[in-house]
Amino acid sequence: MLIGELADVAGLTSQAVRFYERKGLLPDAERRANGYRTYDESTLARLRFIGAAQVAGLTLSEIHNIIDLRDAGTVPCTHVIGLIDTKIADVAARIKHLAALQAELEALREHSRLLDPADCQGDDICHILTSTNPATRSAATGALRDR
Amino acid sequence: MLIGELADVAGLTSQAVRFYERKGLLPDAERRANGYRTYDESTLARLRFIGAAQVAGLTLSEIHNIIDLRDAGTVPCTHVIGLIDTKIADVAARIKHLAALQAELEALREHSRLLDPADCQGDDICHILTSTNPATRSAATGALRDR
DNA sequence: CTAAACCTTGTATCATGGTACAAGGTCAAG
DNA sequence: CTTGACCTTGTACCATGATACAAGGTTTAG
Repeated sequence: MLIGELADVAGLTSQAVRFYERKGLLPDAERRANGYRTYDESTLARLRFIGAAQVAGLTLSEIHNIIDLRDAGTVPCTHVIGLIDTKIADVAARIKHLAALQAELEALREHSRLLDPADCQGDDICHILTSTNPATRSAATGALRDR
Repeated sequence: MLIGELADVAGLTSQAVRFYERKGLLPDAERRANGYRTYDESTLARLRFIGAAQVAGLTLSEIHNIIDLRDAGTVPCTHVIGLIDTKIADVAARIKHLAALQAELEALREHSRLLDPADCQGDDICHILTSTNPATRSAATGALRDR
Protein backbone atom coordinates (compact mmCIF):
# COMPACT_ATOMS: atom_id res chain seq x y z
CA MET A 1 0.00 0.00 0.00
CA LEU A 2 1.31 3.45 -0.86
CA ILE A 3 0.78 6.37 1.45
CA GLY A 4 -2.14 7.85 -0.45
CA GLU A 5 -4.07 4.61 -0.34
CA LEU A 6 -3.33 4.10 3.34
CA ALA A 7 -4.47 7.63 4.05
CA ASP A 8 -7.68 7.12 2.09
CA VAL A 9 -8.53 3.94 3.91
CA ALA A 10 -7.81 5.53 7.26
CA GLY A 11 -9.69 8.69 6.39
CA LEU A 12 -6.61 10.89 6.62
CA THR A 13 -4.41 12.81 4.23
CA SER A 14 -0.96 11.65 3.13
CA GLN A 15 0.41 14.68 4.89
CA ALA A 16 -1.14 13.63 8.16
CA VAL A 17 0.37 10.17 7.84
CA ARG A 18 3.83 11.64 7.29
CA PHE A 19 3.18 13.97 10.20
CA TYR A 20 2.44 11.01 12.47
CA GLU A 21 5.57 9.27 11.29
CA ARG A 22 7.65 12.34 11.99
CA LYS A 23 6.12 12.57 15.45
CA GLY A 24 7.07 8.97 16.15
CA LEU A 25 3.50 7.68 16.26
CA LEU A 26 4.26 5.44 13.32
CA PRO A 27 7.48 3.51 12.79
CA ASP A 28 9.65 4.71 9.92
CA ALA A 29 7.96 3.29 6.87
CA GLU A 30 9.51 0.67 4.64
CA ARG A 31 10.57 2.08 1.31
CA ARG A 32 10.31 0.77 -2.21
CA ALA A 33 13.30 0.98 -4.49
CA ASN A 34 12.08 4.36 -5.69
CA GLY A 35 11.87 5.75 -2.18
CA TYR A 36 8.10 5.55 -1.88
CA ARG A 37 6.79 4.56 1.54
CA THR A 38 4.96 1.26 1.57
CA TYR A 39 2.57 -0.04 4.21
CA ASP A 40 0.76 -3.13 5.33
CA GLU A 41 -2.27 -3.80 7.51
CA SER A 42 -0.36 -3.29 10.73
CA THR A 43 0.06 0.40 10.01
CA LEU A 44 -3.63 0.67 9.35
CA ALA A 45 -4.28 -0.99 12.70
CA ARG A 46 -2.02 1.51 14.37
CA LEU A 47 -3.81 4.41 12.71
CA ARG A 48 -7.07 3.00 13.96
CA PHE A 49 -5.61 2.80 17.44
CA ILE A 50 -4.53 6.42 17.22
CA GLY A 51 -8.01 7.38 16.11
CA ALA A 52 -9.63 5.48 18.96
CA ALA A 53 -7.29 7.08 21.45
CA GLN A 54 -8.02 10.53 20.06
CA VAL A 55 -11.73 9.93 20.38
CA ALA A 56 -11.02 9.15 24.03
CA GLY A 57 -9.52 12.61 24.31
CA LEU A 58 -5.87 11.58 24.49
CA THR A 59 -3.32 13.90 22.98
CA LEU A 60 -0.86 12.70 20.40
CA SER A 61 1.93 12.85 22.94
CA GLU A 62 -0.02 10.69 25.37
CA ILE A 63 -0.67 8.25 22.56
CA HIS A 64 3.02 8.39 21.79
CA ASN A 65 3.81 7.33 25.36
CA ILE A 66 1.45 4.38 25.15
CA ILE A 67 3.01 3.24 21.92
CA ASP A 68 6.48 3.58 23.39
CA LEU A 69 5.54 1.40 26.32
CA ARG A 70 4.18 -1.17 23.96
CA ASP A 71 7.30 -1.04 21.83
CA ALA A 72 9.42 -1.42 24.95
CA GLY A 73 7.62 -4.69 25.59
CA THR A 74 5.48 -3.45 28.46
CA VAL A 75 1.77 -4.10 28.45
CA PRO A 76 0.52 -0.51 28.67
CA CYS A 77 -2.85 -1.26 30.26
CA THR A 78 -2.00 0.06 33.70
CA HIS A 79 -0.60 3.21 32.22
CA VAL A 80 -3.63 3.64 30.00
CA ILE A 81 -5.96 3.23 32.96
CA GLY A 82 -4.00 5.91 34.76
CA LEU A 83 -4.29 8.19 31.75
CA ILE A 84 -8.01 7.59 31.55
CA ASP A 85 -8.44 8.42 35.22
CA THR A 86 -6.43 11.59 34.77
CA LYS A 87 -8.51 12.53 31.74
CA ILE A 88 -11.70 11.95 33.65
CA ALA A 89 -10.55 14.36 36.35
CA ASP A 90 -9.36 16.75 33.70
CA VAL A 91 -12.61 16.74 31.80
CA ALA A 92 -14.56 17.19 35.02
CA ALA A 93 -12.46 20.24 35.86
CA ARG A 94 -13.00 21.71 32.42
CA ILE A 95 -16.73 21.17 32.65
CA LYS A 96 -16.74 22.92 35.98
CA HIS A 97 -14.86 25.90 34.58
CA LEU A 98 -17.19 26.08 31.64
CA ALA A 99 -20.21 25.91 33.91
CA ALA A 100 -18.85 28.85 35.88
CA LEU A 101 -18.27 30.74 32.65
CA GLN A 102 -21.79 29.89 31.55
CA ALA A 103 -23.16 31.33 34.78
CA GLU A 104 -21.08 34.45 34.31
CA LEU A 105 -22.24 34.90 30.75
CA GLU A 106 -25.85 34.42 31.66
CA ALA A 107 -25.53 36.93 34.45
CA LEU A 108 -24.03 39.43 32.01
CA ARG A 109 -26.82 38.73 29.57
CA GLU A 110 -29.42 39.29 32.25
CA HIS A 111 -27.70 42.40 33.44
CA SER A 112 -27.53 43.77 29.92
CA ARG A 113 -31.30 43.96 29.79
CA LEU A 114 -31.25 46.52 32.58
CA LEU A 115 -28.67 48.78 30.99
CA ASP A 116 -29.34 51.63 28.66
CA PRO A 117 -26.96 51.90 25.69
CA ALA A 118 -27.12 55.64 26.17
CA ASP A 119 -25.18 55.17 29.40
CA CYS A 120 -22.46 53.31 27.57
CA GLN A 121 -19.62 55.72 27.11
CA GLY A 122 -16.23 56.79 28.32
CA ASP A 123 -13.25 54.63 29.08
CA ASP A 124 -15.41 51.67 29.87
CA ILE A 125 -15.76 50.85 26.20
CA CYS A 126 -18.88 48.87 27.02
CA HIS A 127 -20.58 48.91 30.38
CA ILE A 128 -22.18 45.52 29.89
CA LEU A 129 -18.85 43.90 30.54
CA THR A 130 -17.45 46.30 33.10
CA SER A 131 -20.36 47.53 35.14
CA THR A 132 -19.59 45.75 38.34
CA ASN A 133 -22.35 43.47 39.37
CA PRO A 134 -21.10 42.22 42.75
CA ALA A 135 -22.90 38.88 42.59
CA THR A 136 -21.52 38.24 39.13
CA ARG A 137 -18.05 39.49 39.92
CA SER A 138 -17.56 37.28 42.91
CA ALA A 139 -18.66 34.32 40.86
CA ALA A 140 -16.23 35.31 38.17
CA THR A 141 -13.25 35.91 40.38
CA GLY A 142 -12.59 32.29 41.13
CA ALA A 143 -11.83 29.32 39.03
CA LEU A 144 -12.85 30.71 35.67
CA ARG A 145 -10.49 30.69 32.77
CA ASP A 146 -11.01 27.53 30.82
CA ARG A 147 -8.56 27.76 28.03
CA MET B 1 3.22 56.38 33.93
CA LEU B 2 5.87 54.25 32.26
CA ILE B 3 5.05 50.85 30.89
CA GLY B 4 6.41 48.91 33.85
CA GLU B 5 4.32 50.83 36.31
CA LEU B 6 1.20 50.47 34.19
CA ALA B 7 1.83 46.77 33.89
CA ASP B 8 2.29 46.42 37.64
CA VAL B 9 -0.91 48.26 38.41
CA ALA B 10 -2.82 46.19 35.88
CA GLY B 11 -1.26 42.95 37.02
CA LEU B 12 0.45 42.30 33.70
CA THR B 13 3.99 42.34 32.39
CA SER B 14 5.45 45.10 30.23
CA GLN B 15 5.72 42.57 27.45
CA ALA B 16 2.03 41.81 27.62
CA VAL B 17 1.21 45.52 27.39
CA ARG B 18 3.38 45.88 24.29
CA PHE B 19 1.75 42.75 22.94
CA TYR B 20 -1.69 44.30 23.34
CA GLU B 21 -0.51 47.45 21.65
CA ARG B 22 0.90 45.50 18.73
CA LYS B 23 -2.38 43.61 18.45
CA GLY B 24 -4.29 46.86 18.26
CA LEU B 25 -6.03 46.46 21.60
CA LEU B 26 -4.32 49.56 22.87
CA PRO B 27 -3.76 52.73 20.87
CA ASP B 28 -0.15 53.46 19.99
CA ALA B 29 1.27 54.88 23.16
CA GLU B 30 2.47 58.45 23.53
CA ARG B 31 6.23 58.68 23.72
CA ARG B 32 8.55 60.75 25.85
CA ALA B 33 11.48 62.53 24.27
CA ASN B 34 13.60 59.44 24.95
CA GLY B 35 11.20 57.14 23.19
CA TYR B 36 9.70 55.62 26.32
CA ARG B 37 5.99 54.90 26.20
CA THR B 38 3.94 56.93 28.63
CA TYR B 39 0.41 56.25 29.83
CA ASP B 40 -2.45 57.79 31.72
CA GLU B 41 -5.50 56.42 33.50
CA SER B 42 -7.42 55.83 30.33
CA THR B 43 -5.06 53.07 29.29
CA LEU B 44 -5.48 51.48 32.67
CA ALA B 45 -9.25 51.62 32.17
CA ARG B 46 -8.85 49.95 28.84
CA LEU B 47 -6.71 47.20 30.31
CA ARG B 48 -9.38 46.63 32.91
CA PHE B 49 -11.95 46.39 30.17
CA ILE B 50 -9.82 43.84 28.38
CA GLY B 51 -9.52 41.85 31.59
CA ALA B 52 -13.26 41.93 32.20
CA ALA B 53 -13.95 40.82 28.66
CA GLN B 54 -11.46 37.98 28.96
CA VAL B 55 -13.13 36.81 32.14
CA ALA B 56 -16.33 36.69 30.14
CA GLY B 57 -14.57 34.30 27.78
CA LEU B 58 -14.10 36.70 24.87
CA THR B 59 -11.01 36.24 22.74
CA LEU B 60 -8.62 39.09 22.12
CA SER B 61 -9.87 39.39 18.59
CA GLU B 62 -13.47 39.68 19.74
CA ILE B 63 -12.37 42.32 22.21
CA HIS B 64 -10.55 44.01 19.37
CA ASN B 65 -13.79 44.19 17.39
CA ILE B 66 -15.63 45.76 20.29
CA ILE B 67 -12.93 48.37 20.72
CA ASP B 68 -12.98 49.12 17.02
CA LEU B 69 -16.71 49.72 17.09
CA ARG B 70 -16.26 52.03 20.02
CA ASP B 71 -13.46 53.88 18.25
CA ALA B 72 -15.63 54.19 15.17
CA GLY B 73 -18.16 56.02 17.30
CA THR B 74 -20.68 53.20 17.52
CA VAL B 75 -22.06 52.17 20.87
CA PRO B 76 -21.04 48.52 20.87
CA CYS B 77 -23.73 47.24 23.23
CA THR B 78 -25.81 45.49 20.62
CA HIS B 79 -22.75 43.83 19.21
CA VAL B 80 -21.59 42.80 22.68
CA ILE B 81 -24.95 41.28 23.46
CA GLY B 82 -24.71 39.32 20.25
CA LEU B 83 -21.26 38.13 21.21
CA ILE B 84 -22.47 37.10 24.63
CA ASP B 85 -25.32 35.15 23.12
CA THR B 86 -22.93 33.44 20.74
CA LYS B 87 -20.58 32.63 23.61
CA ILE B 88 -23.42 31.19 25.62
CA ALA B 89 -24.29 28.85 22.78
CA ASP B 90 -20.65 28.09 22.27
CA VAL B 91 -20.02 27.23 25.88
CA ALA B 92 -23.13 25.09 25.97
CA ALA B 93 -21.87 23.16 22.97
CA ARG B 94 -18.48 22.66 24.53
CA ILE B 95 -20.03 21.43 27.73
CA LYS B 96 -22.08 19.00 25.74
CA HIS B 97 -19.03 17.69 23.94
CA LEU B 98 -17.16 17.34 27.18
CA ALA B 99 -20.07 15.53 28.78
CA ALA B 100 -20.05 13.05 25.89
CA LEU B 101 -16.32 12.62 26.29
CA GLN B 102 -16.81 12.10 29.99
CA ALA B 103 -19.34 9.36 29.32
CA GLU B 104 -16.97 7.76 26.84
CA LEU B 105 -14.08 7.85 29.29
CA GLU B 106 -16.16 6.41 32.07
CA ALA B 107 -17.35 3.63 29.82
CA LEU B 108 -13.75 2.85 28.90
CA ARG B 109 -12.80 2.89 32.56
CA GLU B 110 -15.63 0.52 33.39
CA HIS B 111 -14.79 -1.70 30.49
CA SER B 112 -11.13 -1.81 31.51
CA ARG B 113 -12.07 -3.63 34.69
CA LEU B 114 -13.34 -6.55 32.65
CA LEU B 115 -10.26 -6.89 30.51
CA ASP B 116 -7.24 -8.97 31.28
CA PRO B 117 -3.88 -7.31 30.49
CA ALA B 118 -2.72 -10.71 29.30
CA ASP B 119 -5.11 -10.36 26.37
CA CYS B 120 -3.55 -7.06 25.42
CA GLN B 121 -1.27 -7.73 22.50
CA GLY B 122 -0.85 -7.47 18.79
CA ASP B 123 -1.56 -4.52 16.56
CA ASP B 124 -4.13 -3.17 18.94
CA ILE B 125 -1.44 -1.61 21.12
CA CYS B 126 -3.92 -1.53 23.96
CA HIS B 127 -7.26 -3.25 23.90
CA ILE B 128 -8.77 -0.93 26.48
CA LEU B 129 -9.03 1.76 23.85
CA THR B 130 -9.77 -0.36 20.82
CA SER B 131 -11.83 -3.28 22.02
CA THR B 132 -15.06 -2.34 20.41
CA ASN B 133 -17.77 -1.86 22.93
CA PRO B 134 -20.76 -1.13 20.71
CA ALA B 135 -22.64 0.96 23.26
CA THR B 136 -19.57 3.04 23.88
CA ARG B 137 -18.63 3.31 20.25
CA SER B 138 -21.95 4.60 19.10
CA ALA B 139 -21.84 7.20 21.84
CA ALA B 140 -18.38 8.20 20.72
CA THR B 141 -19.12 8.40 17.04
CA GLY B 142 -21.13 11.56 17.23
CA ALA B 143 -20.38 15.02 18.40
CA LEU B 144 -17.22 14.32 20.39
CA ARG B 145 -14.09 16.24 19.75
CA ASP B 146 -13.97 19.26 21.97
CA ARG B 147 -10.78 20.96 21.10
C1' DC C 1 32.46 56.34 36.44
C1' DT C 2 29.86 52.53 36.93
C1' DA C 3 26.25 49.40 38.15
C1' DA C 4 21.29 48.64 38.47
C1' DA C 5 17.06 49.07 36.84
C1' DC C 6 14.63 50.70 33.66
C1' DC C 7 13.34 51.29 28.56
C1' DT C 8 13.65 50.16 23.15
C1' DT C 9 13.28 46.95 18.97
C1' DG C 10 13.04 42.60 16.66
C1' DT C 11 12.77 37.79 16.62
C1' DA C 12 11.96 33.20 18.33
C1' DT C 13 9.45 30.03 21.21
C1' DC C 14 5.64 27.33 23.69
C1' DA C 15 1.60 23.55 22.76
C1' DT C 16 -1.87 21.54 19.61
C1' DG C 17 -2.75 18.94 15.32
C1' DG C 18 -2.21 19.29 11.52
C1' DT C 19 -2.35 21.99 6.50
C1' DA C 20 -0.10 24.27 2.53
C1' DC C 21 3.28 25.09 -0.63
C1' DA C 22 7.52 24.81 -3.35
C1' DA C 23 10.61 22.28 -6.09
C1' DG C 24 11.50 18.16 -7.64
C1' DG C 25 11.47 12.74 -8.78
C1' DT C 26 8.53 8.61 -10.66
C1' DC C 27 5.42 6.17 -13.21
C1' DA C 28 1.60 4.72 -16.27
C1' DA C 29 -1.32 5.77 -20.12
C1' DG C 30 -1.99 7.67 -24.53
C1' DC D 1 7.12 12.40 -25.43
C1' DT D 2 4.12 14.54 -22.78
C1' DT D 3 0.45 14.89 -19.43
C1' DG D 4 -1.36 13.84 -15.05
C1' DA D 5 -1.35 11.63 -10.85
C1' DC D 6 1.27 10.06 -7.79
C1' DC D 7 5.46 10.31 -4.60
C1' DT D 8 9.72 12.82 -2.13
C1' DT D 9 11.83 16.52 1.01
C1' DG D 10 11.93 20.76 3.50
C1' DT D 11 9.86 24.73 5.15
C1' DA D 12 6.37 27.82 6.57
C1' DC D 13 1.88 28.70 8.38
C1' DC D 14 -2.93 28.62 11.10
C1' DA D 15 -4.95 30.28 15.96
C1' DT D 16 -4.26 31.36 20.92
C1' DG D 17 -2.04 34.48 24.34
C1' DA D 18 1.39 35.42 25.62
C1' DT D 19 6.75 34.73 27.21
C1' DA D 20 11.82 34.87 26.47
C1' DC D 21 15.87 36.47 24.80
C1' DA D 22 19.30 39.31 22.41
C1' DA D 23 21.44 43.60 21.73
C1' DG D 24 21.25 47.96 22.69
C1' DG D 25 19.84 52.96 24.73
C1' DT D 26 18.61 55.76 29.21
C1' DT D 27 18.42 57.14 33.70
C1' DT D 28 19.33 57.36 38.52
C1' DA D 29 21.95 56.45 42.65
C1' DG D 30 26.19 55.87 44.83
